Amino acid sequence: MSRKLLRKSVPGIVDVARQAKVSPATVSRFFNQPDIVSYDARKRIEAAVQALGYVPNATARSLNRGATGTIGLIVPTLDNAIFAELTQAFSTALSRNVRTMLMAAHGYDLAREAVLVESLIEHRVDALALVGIKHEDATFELVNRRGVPAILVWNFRQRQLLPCVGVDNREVGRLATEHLLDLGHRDILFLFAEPRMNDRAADRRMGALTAMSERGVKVPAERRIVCPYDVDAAKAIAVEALKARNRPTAIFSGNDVIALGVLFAAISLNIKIPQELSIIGIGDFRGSAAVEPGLTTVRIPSRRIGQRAAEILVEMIEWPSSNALYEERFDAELVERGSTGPV
Amino acid sequence: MSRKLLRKSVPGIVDVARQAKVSPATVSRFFNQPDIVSYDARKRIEAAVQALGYVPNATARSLNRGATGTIGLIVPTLDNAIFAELTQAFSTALSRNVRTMLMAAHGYDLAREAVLVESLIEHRVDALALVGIKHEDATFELVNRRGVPAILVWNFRQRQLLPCVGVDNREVGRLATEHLLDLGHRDILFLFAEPRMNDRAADRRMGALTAMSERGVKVPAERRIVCPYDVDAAKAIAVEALKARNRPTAIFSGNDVIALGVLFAAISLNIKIPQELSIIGIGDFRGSAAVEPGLTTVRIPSRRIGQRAAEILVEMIEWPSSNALYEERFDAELVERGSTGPV
DNA sequence: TCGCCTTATGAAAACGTTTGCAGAAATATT
DNA sequence: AATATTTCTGCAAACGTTTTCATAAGGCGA
Repeated sequence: MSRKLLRKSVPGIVDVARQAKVSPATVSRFFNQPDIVSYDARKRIEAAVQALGYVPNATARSLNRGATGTIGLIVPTLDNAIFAELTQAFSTALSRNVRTMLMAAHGYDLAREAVLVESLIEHRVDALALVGIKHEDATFELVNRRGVPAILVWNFRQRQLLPCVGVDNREVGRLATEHLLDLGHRDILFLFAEPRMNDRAADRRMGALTAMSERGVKVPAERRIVCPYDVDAAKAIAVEALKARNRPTAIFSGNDVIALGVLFAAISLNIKIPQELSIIGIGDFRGSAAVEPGLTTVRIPSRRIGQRAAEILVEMIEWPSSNALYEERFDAELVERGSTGPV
Repeated sequence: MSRKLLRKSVPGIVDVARQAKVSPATVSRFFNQPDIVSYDARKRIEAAVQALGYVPNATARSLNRGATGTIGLIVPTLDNAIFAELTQAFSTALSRNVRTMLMAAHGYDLAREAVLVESLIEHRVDALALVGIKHEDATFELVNRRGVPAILVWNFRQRQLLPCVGVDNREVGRLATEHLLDLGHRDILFLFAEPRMNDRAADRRMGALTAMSERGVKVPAERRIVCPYDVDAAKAIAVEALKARNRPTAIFSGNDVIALGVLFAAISLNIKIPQELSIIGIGDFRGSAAVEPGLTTVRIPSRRIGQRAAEILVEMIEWPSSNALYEERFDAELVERGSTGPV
């Protein structure tokens, strides 16, 4: 009761209307189609808005219009630089289209992701982007049932349940591996990321191992290590592996963060790169070019992916009729720098 | 018209009510205070919700309750790792308190920040966090006028217009500089970040220069360079500076990103660290410990800042009466690693 | 001067919840 | 058995917009 009364502080459209001596409807039109309201009224409304410090209430508008102007993005983590460029590009593209980003991170836990999806749907996001291809059934079901425009970003595969834009991470894994093979490496240590809740990691792993077996090179179990996405952890693991008597001639790293860890490990052990050890990463993050020696890696066009995903979602919102199942595959590209060399 | 009719697809609380043979009010109570609705009704509602795939409409609830359960965070950039840990900690702390984060980036443009603030207020965020102390007048005025709980994070100073939690970046700059001075360095190159829209950078700069002058060491103009927050750019600038005939004995870097660039520059020029060149950064980002040699830096407890900021905002929302002007200063701490040494 | 467009406005009904109030049913108290 | 309490439920009025529909006022040609 008292709370209800107290919070009468923020001015609403009717306050503006009263002060400007027009009806609420006219004030509404002032904001949405200014050209159809008379010059006089416009001036008075403008003044009233200024005087009262009126800011339109988007929740009320959403309720009426059935659209909130917000778009959800759920990423595995914010901690790392991994999704930074994607997020930034996504967000920028959105605000170009007068929309706001509602963001959340699930910490590589797909059950938690399902919860976040529900929470975003509660907030009535107009559309939704999810990182990766694999998600809980509950997630897909919820999205489908509600008919929320949604898109899978980052990893690409055809004929998914939802539109999809990204790179094919099996290709990415293959590309990196074949580069090492082409350089003559046969004893390669693979540092994969935990594949369970991470289809990108799983696909890279599959691509890598497929490439190996196609060339008839066996990869013993002790050459496949699961490694966290963390420079320090990767460094520790690499140090351990490199101190062993039978050291590999090359290390494949599930992404650039791991690769950096490996690089530093090698340097700390005085192992010459690339003469004594080749290192390849995946991602081409900011800074991967600057390291010494420069990191050979597979570039993933994250900005373009983020931007395109945003654009597609906006299209899906604005032309809901078009049943086009957007599928856009971007090409990853080998970027050869100083960290790899012939065996 | 037809649009209005078409979108009747999503079930609302009244649909659930009808199916469960109760009133909408009871369904509402089912969600908000389940204990006061009878077992029978509960079961029927549960079934109906399941069958219809009902998801509560947060915008409608917000309109009624006057609170959205969302909290805004505006950062300068997402691109870099700089604010990653802050954001992650902030977001985690929020979801522990059943709230969602609405995030935006202004790209170090305070005018754009003001626009974003207005947009977040339109979306009726229950509270707002801004990075840094300095903001447009319009920003402060808007926030004050609306009475939105808000907090300044990251940089700390007493008696601000708003609550404030962070580290004193003048101290940070001083700490880094004094470390170099204590090691005997006198010819130090300062790579500051652009201070204009960035009070953190400005404060670090001031702290650094104050420390120098207090020790009676002059810093000629050509030893103060403005440098972007970007590894590659920093590396390029450092290479240039280090190739000159009169090379400094130490380099102060506005943050760890810049410091990494400098480090790689030195390595690429075969300059021994720390024997021939000391390098210090600021921030202690993920990975700064792993580089070879390890980066000496000033640690900023970003996770703690992010978490605490979120907690304070929640308190401010829940006890609006308490006029306590929260001020929490965290201590930065010198972390000595291998990149600095005596001159 | 009369009707006919055009332009500008207002009244009122949504949009999907929550919640104060009041009443009905069930249970406890005497 | 009558009354007092508790427990549960429904009605209806908000919350702050947008939008349809109707109408009033003004401009125009005849």
